[in-house]
Amino acid sequence: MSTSYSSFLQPPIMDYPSDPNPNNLPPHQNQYFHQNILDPFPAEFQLSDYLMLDADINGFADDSTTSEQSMISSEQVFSGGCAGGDGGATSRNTSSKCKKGMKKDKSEVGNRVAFRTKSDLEIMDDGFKWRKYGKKSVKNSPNPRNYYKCSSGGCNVKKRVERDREDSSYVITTYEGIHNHESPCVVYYNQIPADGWSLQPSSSPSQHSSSSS
DNA sequence: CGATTTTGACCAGCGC
DNA sequence: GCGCTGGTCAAAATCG
Repeated sequence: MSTSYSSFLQPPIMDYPSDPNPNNLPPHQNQYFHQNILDPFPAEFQLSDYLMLDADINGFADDSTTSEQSMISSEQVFSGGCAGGDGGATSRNTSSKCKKGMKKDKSEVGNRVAFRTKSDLEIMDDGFKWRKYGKKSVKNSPNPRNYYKCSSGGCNVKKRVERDREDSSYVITTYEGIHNHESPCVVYYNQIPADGWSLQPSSSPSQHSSSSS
């Protein structure tokens, strides 16, 4: 299950401007997210590699990229057409041509961003709510790959999470697509009362993890 | 009871 | 053409 609002993500979000995410990018693609979120990550959550796979947002990738970009950077950027057309993603009888669609439509360019993160937790809370829809063992990797979709209605952003085959202490998270809605965290930010937000420390780091199962 | 996860099956793309 | 592989579906199980 996905609890979306990890306590350790909340404080920096309060520093967001009024429109911190004009393009509805995933938080990891959002410069404000980067500027404000990275530092507060707890020790167990060490962002080590940031892999930009979309030319549109290379700008701020430079200062946050550290190394090893080559690891996934050769991946094709695709999705969009089929993923978007999939819509509800539950209608198997519609558009059968696209239902398994991500491998197709490579001509459609979408956003794809991958991260390599040192973390004990496979799920890092990025402010969006995700619903797991698949799990698959992949070749050349002892660790299964998990597939998630944004659980917001009409939003077709997907993410894949898998442990690094080389070093299982690292988690590789790949985002595909652009959210067509604001992050719930941003919504919260906009609703913050003028006198501030009374933050409470996280009682347990494991709380924000939804699916370490 | 609704939402989410699990899990096996299905399907399409790709390489040989 | 065939088999392998990765991505997705959807029913059942589980959880809150």
